[in-house]
Amino acid sequence: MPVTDCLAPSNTRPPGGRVRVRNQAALLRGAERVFARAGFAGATVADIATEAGVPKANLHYYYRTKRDLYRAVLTNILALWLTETDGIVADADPRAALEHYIRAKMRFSREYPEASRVFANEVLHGATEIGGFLSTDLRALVAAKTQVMRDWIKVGKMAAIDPQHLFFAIWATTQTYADFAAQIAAVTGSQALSDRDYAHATDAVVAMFLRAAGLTQ
Amino acid sequence: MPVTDCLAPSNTRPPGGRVRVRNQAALLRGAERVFARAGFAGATVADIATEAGVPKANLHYYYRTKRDLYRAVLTNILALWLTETDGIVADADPRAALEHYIRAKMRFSREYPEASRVFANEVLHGATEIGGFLSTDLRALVAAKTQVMRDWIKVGKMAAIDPQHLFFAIWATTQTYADFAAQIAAVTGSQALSDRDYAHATDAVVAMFLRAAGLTQ
DNA sequence: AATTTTCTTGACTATTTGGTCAGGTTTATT
DNA sequence: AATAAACCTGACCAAATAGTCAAGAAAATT
Repeated sequence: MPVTDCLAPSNTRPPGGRVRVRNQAALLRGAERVFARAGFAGATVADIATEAGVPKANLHYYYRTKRDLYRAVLTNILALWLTETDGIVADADPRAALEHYIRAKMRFSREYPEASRVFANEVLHGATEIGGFLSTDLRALVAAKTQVMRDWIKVGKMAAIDPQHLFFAIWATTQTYADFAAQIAAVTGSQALSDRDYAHATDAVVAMFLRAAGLTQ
Repeated sequence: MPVTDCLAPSNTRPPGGRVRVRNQAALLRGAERVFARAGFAGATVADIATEAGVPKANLHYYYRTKRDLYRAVLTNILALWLTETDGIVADADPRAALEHYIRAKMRFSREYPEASRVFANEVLHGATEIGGFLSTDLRALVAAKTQVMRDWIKVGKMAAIDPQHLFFAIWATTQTYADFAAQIAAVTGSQALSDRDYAHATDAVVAMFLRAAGLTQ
């Protein structure tokens, strides 16, 4: 609720048609790329328009302000960000559930690095646009899932690790492969991680956290 | 070497005196704060000057361009960033060495959150200024320390976890408490983490990674 | 005390940038 | 086909901003 109403014209019936859909998609795509590269302040609407292949004035036809466009980009990203916690429920197998979640998060970093960076940049600078989402939707989700884990711990299905901090660690670690790609590339001496590298990184991260949570036999 | 020569006038003998030292310190401090808050592009020299309590033109007297000032800030940060790996040497106790390192990194996030954010922002946007440092100094350091860990693993002192990815995970997790403070605050429902919270977070993170590395008995 | 060097700062400028707008074109609807 | 609605865009503008400069004040040096 606090997220989706960021979208451009939501209460008024979506005006017209095909063209709008196509252009908005192009703009969102271009904007995500430019915001990822330069941050909100560093991005220029001219750049975004060029990246999307439309004239600047046309951008302003669909999104009145740069901030409106930014919010629309964030809205799309938040939807992605939340995925794949469904497996974390009381009667699930902790090992499988956690592994599934971590792999999904790693896949997200691999497939949507720009989205990840836009999100990172937003939070890094105080989450001024998505603060509401974080403190309502995300907070509620985490409350529910950490409770599941606390129950797992209570019945000895999992090591006694603070579930909240486990989440923070998983988010941080999985996102680092997108957000800090420059650092990882520099340290590993490669230009960018290959599919093999990524698969290996994923296995390493999964192994670490499963062991951390006492879920390896 | 590729770092420290970013500092303003390094080969020419440091000109003059006391005033310079005092003003540069104030400017670096103010700049770090503003860059942390707004990123490079979002920061304005007027803001920085105000934050430092000097007229804008005076800022330009000490740092010809905004970029020069930014580089000077980064230089200071990199020095801090590297600390505390000394304990990771072949004949050390793996458990103590790793715990010491993680605690140091957590302390860094606690004591220098602005520095951490400036660094994060720089890497997030491609590490254009510090790329050289990352691919030489940091890379060399990591190469050495991961070799130590590989030896530990070989003699069974530590679980078989890819040491490089262990570093990435430790960096990501410890820094998240500074860089993603907004998210953590939102999820935990607090305005900011107290000393107690931080101590608890540190213990949780240490516990996770020691277990992940098979270093708990 | 004289002189040189370093420092200070208000006022100014060139450029960049977010956003507007009027008038035209295309697409949908009847 | 006629009408209406949605879409397009070159040209324009006001505000913000990095950086300059000249002339004077304070420190350091001799």
